[in-house]
Amino acid sequence: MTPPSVETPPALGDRITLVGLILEAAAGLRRTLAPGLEGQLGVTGQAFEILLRLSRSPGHHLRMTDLSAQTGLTPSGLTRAVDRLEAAHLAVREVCPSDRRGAFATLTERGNEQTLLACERHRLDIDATLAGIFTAAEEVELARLLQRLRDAVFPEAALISAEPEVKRA
Amino acid sequence: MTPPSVETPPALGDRITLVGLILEAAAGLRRTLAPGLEGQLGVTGQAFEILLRLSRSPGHHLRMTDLSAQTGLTPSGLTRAVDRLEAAHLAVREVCPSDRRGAFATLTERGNEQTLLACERHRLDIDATLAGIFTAAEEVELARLLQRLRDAVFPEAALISAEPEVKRA
DNA sequence: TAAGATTGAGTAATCAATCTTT
DNA sequence: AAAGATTGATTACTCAATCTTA
Repeated sequence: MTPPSVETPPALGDRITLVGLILEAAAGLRRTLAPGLEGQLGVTGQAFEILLRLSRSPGHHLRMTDLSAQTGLTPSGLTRAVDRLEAAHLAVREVCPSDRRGAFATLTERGNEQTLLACERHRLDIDATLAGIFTAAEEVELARLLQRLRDAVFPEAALISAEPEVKRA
Repeated sequence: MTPPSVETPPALGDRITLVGLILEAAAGLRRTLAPGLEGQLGVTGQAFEILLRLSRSPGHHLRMTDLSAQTGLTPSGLTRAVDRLEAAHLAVREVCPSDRRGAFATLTERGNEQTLLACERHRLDIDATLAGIFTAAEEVELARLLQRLRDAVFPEAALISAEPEVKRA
């Protein structure tokens, strides 16, 4: 009984569709960009996020708990992800001196170099992927809107882009 | 050796960040909306996408191959997903009469009812999640931009929203 | 011989239970 | 006790190999 609806011209009016578009755009980007990251790093796209957050943190390290919150992985998922990074000699664990229950994940020298290389490659891949899709103004607008959404549904992830490295006055 | 890198103040200007925002927004939405879907349907959020596509297709069925392309699952991943839907009595397989290599995944009566119920619940959850974030105009603009991106990086997914039910002249 | 779908083996996530330090 | 992190068992995916029909 759906009306003929030959095509809701802009295919909108439906928030289910809006959410669908976000999920599909994310899946498409993951699919498009994963090969570049994995070829460069030898690890999965998920691992790249961890490495990137470490490389942007002071001392190139973060508490397991914080990394877990920022990435959205469960503590157990993060434990295993860091296991793999250690096996690949991209990161190591260190005990937290002030609270010996805690552990830091710390980037190795090699891990940091690889991450920077992967970033350059990633940037090129993204440039190629986004070429011709948006005007500069549209890109800024898209980022502005997405940031509001992200801050609403996943605020823990914000730390990295909100305060890159500076916390001081 | 990393430079002080005080970084771009509005956290933008960087396409890596733009991609990150999309991935994080999608992860946040998945996390926020999954409980509602799973509570209603007893199946995962991924399964909901399959059910939704079937419910919007003529005859409530789709070829395995098409469903695989539209969802972005591999053929093998889709086989197992449909196995689970069959186990839950939400869908069944049918042989394709015109090409007996092929199989249709077909919604059961119950599967269609459950999907419609899940949609209503989903809509409410989405309304609650998005409340107060965007103006109506911003929502339209966001969808417009995302659609362009989705069409570029994952065009196979478009079928559902671009041509809901009509394919005939 | 290729297309469509499935199966076997392996990987990365989850939840629930556990161990250690506070 | 409670917080931080890990381990054991399970789930949902992937790739490569296979079976069936065109």
